[in-house]
Amino acid sequence: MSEEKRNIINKVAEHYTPLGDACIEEYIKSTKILRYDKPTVIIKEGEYSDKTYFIASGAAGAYYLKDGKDISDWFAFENDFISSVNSFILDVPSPHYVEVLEPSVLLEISRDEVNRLTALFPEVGMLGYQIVVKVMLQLQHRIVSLQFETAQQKYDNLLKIRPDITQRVPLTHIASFIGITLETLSRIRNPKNRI
Amino acid sequence: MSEEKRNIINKVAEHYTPLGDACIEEYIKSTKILRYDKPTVIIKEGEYSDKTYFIASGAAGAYYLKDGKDISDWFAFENDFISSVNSFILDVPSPHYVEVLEPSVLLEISRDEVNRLTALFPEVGMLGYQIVVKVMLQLQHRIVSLQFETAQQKYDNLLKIRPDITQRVPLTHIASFIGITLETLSRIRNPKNRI
DNA sequence: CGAGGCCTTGACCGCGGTCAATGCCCGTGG
DNA sequence: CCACGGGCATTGACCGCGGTCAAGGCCTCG
Repeated sequence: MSEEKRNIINKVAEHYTPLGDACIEEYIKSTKILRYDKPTVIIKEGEYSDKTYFIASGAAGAYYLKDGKDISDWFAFENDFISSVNSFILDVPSPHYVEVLEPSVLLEISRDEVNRLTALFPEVGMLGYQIVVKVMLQLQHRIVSLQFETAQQKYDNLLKIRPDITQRVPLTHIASFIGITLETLSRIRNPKNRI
Repeated sequence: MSEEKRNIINKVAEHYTPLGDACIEEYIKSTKILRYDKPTVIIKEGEYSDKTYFIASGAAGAYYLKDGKDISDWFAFENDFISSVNSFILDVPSPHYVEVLEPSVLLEISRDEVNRLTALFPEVGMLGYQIVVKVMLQLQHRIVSLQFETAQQKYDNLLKIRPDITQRVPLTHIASFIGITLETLSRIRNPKNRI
């Protein structure tokens, strides 16, 4: 049982930063496994959430409401972390909904536990730093994409990074994620409209 | 002389995270004060830069070349940090130029010194984390701005955050920063064109 | 079979980009 | 001191990408 947790945490260490044995033991005590077998909203807009989730398998997304429409802000897949960033970091009500999109296994940890582990193990500080840096670099790319790419290029580039995304995420979410309308995305995907 | 450094570092502590006395003493040893009396490029595209600068006074900007045009990616003012993020964090050639825009006083620290201090003082780890988080949150806002705001709104909102920016930064840079052309910015600023 | 999601297709149009000319300000040299 | 040149900003004419609105197709599930 806690063997499963250990495996998941090893994946964290592998994908981010090495964790000492003692650290892994404590990490196991600090976390909880969550399983979802179908799409489920796990954080609602307006709620406080002091949790962060590591996706052992599956996929999740964060979106917010803008003029009554869902705008996707983030997708995360196996070996990514996801949370309602604002709520987790700033302790404010979440502007986002966070939703599991596929059958998924998540490893949940709370802000308090992160702080506890950080005080005990410097690796955990490094882990937090790396997660934020990774997000920052992705945001940087998205800004360039939003500023300069045509709808077609944005879609093509997304497919380059995540070829399987169209199988895993509804087109509506993909469209709002890259900052175009569903209609435009639809035209782009129709080969007849390609030059 | 090192009194001046101490004052600057106190400002860092004040604006980010408290630093212990021992930490401040080491910090003083690790840094260097730079003064510029006129606009100066301090990092060029393609160079490696393992330095980060705290702006004690003045202003600076980071921009990159896109199809022969300067695109501003970042502005920083007193009490902000600036660096060529990619080069500093990932140790790759800088895609950005970094330029001091006004007479400025900067406090320079290298990646090696940051690492040295981080190993000695957990506060420094926290400082790094907070800097990256702050950047991340700003990038998040810019994405929303780029995706949904009209040119007019982008400009108005920038002015709300930094009313003095038009006095401190050329309009060309401001335009590219908010993702519009100089021509559009010019029309927006012309009261005749307002509704 | 019918209803409701999700996606596609069509017609229209407006924001803001591009290109090009002109204006304005300031520093430099004759 | 004035004239010239270059950088920065303004203004005008034009037009295309992609947004909006609306209708219709196509699953899946009760």
